[in-house]
Amino acid sequence: MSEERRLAVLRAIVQDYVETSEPVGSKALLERHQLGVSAATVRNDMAALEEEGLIAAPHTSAGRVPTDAGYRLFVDRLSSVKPMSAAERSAIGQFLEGAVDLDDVVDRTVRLLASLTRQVAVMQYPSLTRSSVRHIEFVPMGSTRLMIVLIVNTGRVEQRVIETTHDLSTPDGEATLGLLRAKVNARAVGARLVDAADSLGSLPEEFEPADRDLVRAVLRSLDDALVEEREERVVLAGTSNLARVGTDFPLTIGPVLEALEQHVVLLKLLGTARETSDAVSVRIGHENPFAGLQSTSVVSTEYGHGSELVAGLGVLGPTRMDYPTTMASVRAVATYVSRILAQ
Amino acid sequence: MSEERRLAVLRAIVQDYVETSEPVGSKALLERHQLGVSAATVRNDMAALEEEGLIAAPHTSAGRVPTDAGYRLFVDRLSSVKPMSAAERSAIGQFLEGAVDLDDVVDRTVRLLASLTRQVAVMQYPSLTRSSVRHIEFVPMGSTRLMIVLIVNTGRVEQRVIETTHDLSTPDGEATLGLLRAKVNARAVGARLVDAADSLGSLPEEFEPADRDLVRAVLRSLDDALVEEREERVVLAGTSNLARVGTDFPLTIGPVLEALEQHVVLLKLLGTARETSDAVSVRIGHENPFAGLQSTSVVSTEYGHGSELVAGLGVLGPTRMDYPTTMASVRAVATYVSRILAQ
DNA sequence: GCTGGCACTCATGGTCAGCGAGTGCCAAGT
DNA sequence: ACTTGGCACTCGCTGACCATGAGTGCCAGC
Repeated sequence: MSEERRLAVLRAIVQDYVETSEPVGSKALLERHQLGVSAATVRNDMAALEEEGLIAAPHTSAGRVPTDAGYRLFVDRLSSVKPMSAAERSAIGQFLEGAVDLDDVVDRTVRLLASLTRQVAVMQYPSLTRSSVRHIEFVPMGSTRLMIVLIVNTGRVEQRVIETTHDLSTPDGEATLGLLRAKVNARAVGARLVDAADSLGSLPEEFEPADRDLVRAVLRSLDDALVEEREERVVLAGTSNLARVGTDFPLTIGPVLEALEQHVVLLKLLGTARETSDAVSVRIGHENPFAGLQSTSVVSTEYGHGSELVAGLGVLGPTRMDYPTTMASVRAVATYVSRILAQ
Repeated sequence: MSEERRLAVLRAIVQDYVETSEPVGSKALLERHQLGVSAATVRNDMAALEEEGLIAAPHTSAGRVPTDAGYRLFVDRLSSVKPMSAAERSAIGQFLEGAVDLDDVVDRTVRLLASLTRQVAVMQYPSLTRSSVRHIEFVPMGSTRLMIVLIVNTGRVEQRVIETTHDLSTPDGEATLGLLRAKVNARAVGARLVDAADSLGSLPEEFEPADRDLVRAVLRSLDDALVEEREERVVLAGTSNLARVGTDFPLTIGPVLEALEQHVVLLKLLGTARETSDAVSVRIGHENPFAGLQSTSVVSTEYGHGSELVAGLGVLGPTRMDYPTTMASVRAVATYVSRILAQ
């Protein structure tokens, strides 16, 4: 009973099951693959694979279905990422090129990924732990209100409005504001979001005592914005694809939709993905730490330009998934979106 | 056969069916409501109601189910918006008070609405047809790139980056930029988004011929941003509630999810809602112009501060829906979010 | 115009038998 | 030591059949 053939059988089972979504028996397997052995031999191999926990039978007289462990082995050793055709690649590139701003890039990317894989696509907004301050602007609104605008080098903008005790419409107020704008930008521009707040700490002391309250209030709000902007957002598309799999298979769709609504969960999914060393990470069924996602798999990767990897994106679908093509799509989209973001 | 009693029967049918989600027969009706007549009489009334197209029987020997027309009559004449308790109202208010910025307000509002109604909540971002320019800022990035930031009076921010032929880091460039900033703001601030572009049309002529190309490029991009920002966005929450109704009733969830992904469809839903005169608009089943939403109802209303109604929000659920309470929730949430937005 | 009664319809749920895909195992072949 | 053909067995699936009962429509009487 050669080890090699047993794995070939497993590969064949995975491929057939993914295609037909029905438990695959020894006979059906022989028809669709040239294994060069008889049905009885395949049955013996299957028994062994079942013993190892790689496949399982839904009931006594049915074919076999891969277990999570079976898929894992398949992904790790029995398949390679299926390369995409030149036409597909260029279609991806062209579609993403058309984006006009960051929101649009993200929006197009998830939609594209969802339609390529026909599954649920998830994309984290470019994470800003590594991103830096591009500019900070102060805009007076009426005499006692001030809008603070934070512009980040990824193109994102965050704004805050505060009430002030100073009247900023006086020449005096405008001068203070101009000074503040200059000093704040001189210190913060170029600094990473995480560091920017620290570098501004001693700023109030450089101002007249009378202005220090104002400066402190501004810094407090700016600090808030810096933290807020680091807060990570996530976007998704293709949820209707869940309905399609729902008809194929009794995957209970409710818990999955719930999980998808909890963006924290999604962020964790994409986040832990990045801890793995592989380019494209795959988490299968129970490897997934979240109840409700135990019969789904997540294929994800990181994207971003150059050495600064910024965030994660990926797709979520049933464990019965075409891993090679899905992985190829995820990888290709990540590559292209990284290129676009590098501008 | 009194008209009045027939309507009472219809009301009872709607109420029971909403509660039990099973076709309701004459006998069951008698048990749960004091109609003061016998089962046979109710049957006669039911036959009449069926004749009028207000109820229908799924099959010969089953109870009756309201038709879309039946729900319509119920909503129009047989029910009143159920007032919410003081506790509920204050909970709504408190939850929304906690929001830190516009995104957060919208986010909290949809989530709240979804959990109150246990249905899918939809909310349009504050529409900007009536909103105006608060400030326009130009930020040089390196020597040949310029970021244009548009700040709108609802707190939204839109940004664009353009390449320039001018070197803006020279004193000369900075002077031009300063002049441009002053002139653009002088003309555009306070103007409605729709009008702002027009008011800037003649601006290039006020500059040196050498600078006009730059000015024109900036205006083109700004124009783009003004249009872009008018483009309406929509946010939703509670999609997992669809799964719950899916188990109750063979509402095919797929087409609904698809419709929900097409934000244009949702915008139209909320948009046409505003054309009706009622405070809370209800569109039932086939009254809905979109395939895939023919077995769902949409309860929506407008929100916004004062006389300036800004946008729509609402919920989407199965036609078999508790209209009075849903309408109450939608109305209450709209009231509170309007109050919050008025700051 | 309401009511009780009655015959009729039909979806639902349970039982039962036949079918067939698929298995496990064994004895024989290479 | 594997592989193979054969064979008995398991068990889910399908369709037929039947009993049940909720619900209806209609009619004659009040």
